[in-house]
Amino acid sequence: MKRNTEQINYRENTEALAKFAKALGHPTRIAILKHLENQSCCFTGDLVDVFPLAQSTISQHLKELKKVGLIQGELKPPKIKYCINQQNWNIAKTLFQQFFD
Amino acid sequence: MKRNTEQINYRENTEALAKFAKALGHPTRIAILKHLENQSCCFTGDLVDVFPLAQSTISQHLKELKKVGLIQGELKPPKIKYCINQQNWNIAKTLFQQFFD
DNA sequence: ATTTCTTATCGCAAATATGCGATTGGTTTT
DNA sequence: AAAACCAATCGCATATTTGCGATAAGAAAT
Repeated sequence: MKRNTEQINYRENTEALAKFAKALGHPTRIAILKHLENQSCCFTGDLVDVFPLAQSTISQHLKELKKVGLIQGELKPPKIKYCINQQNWNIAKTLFQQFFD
Repeated sequence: MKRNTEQINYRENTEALAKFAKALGHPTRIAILKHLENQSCCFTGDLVDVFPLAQSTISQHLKELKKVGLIQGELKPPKIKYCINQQNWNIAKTLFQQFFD
């Protein structure tokens, strides 16, 4: 139950870092991102072959990653090509670096 | 519902990174850690004054951070002094660095 | 011994997250 | 136009997270 936390004004960076961390807080999503780092890009279908998870589940995780901006989908009919969003990736990278100083 | 995910054997580093990320995935916990970085150490009571959250809630968050090893509690009767666990902190730092290469 | 102080834990309620099958929506091919 | 393909979304079940007040547990001070 989020009562008080919602009203707290954390520093902007704190919120942003937590948001990225939350998105990274699941092994499947880490694995997906690692896969994207190697392949530079890939399609949802590829991932369904790599992980023993339902297509809808993979799609869910991709949605989470897209929500925080770590990846982006490019329409490449009839497929969708997912890539790392370098700009936000670098923002996340910097936030983590600063955090661990 | 975790059905298949539990059976997947991700690489060890993937699991570890996700575990740390999950623990960092809440602004209050980020803020607590930032506080510990500045103070080097502090007591639960101090945090209750810093954040407008119930004592039990702070204690919960500290428990999470302790669970993944990012902090440790030292009995300093009648208080408990919390510090960053440098060893695990460095492990986490390295994992994130490698991840973002 | 009793009171006080500090922190952890319990029990509850509500919100989120996770996973799946089934369905839908949009293309492309036939 | 119909069939096939790909990916997102819906609806559901279950698990986990978040937060609080109340209580318990431990030590210190009176």
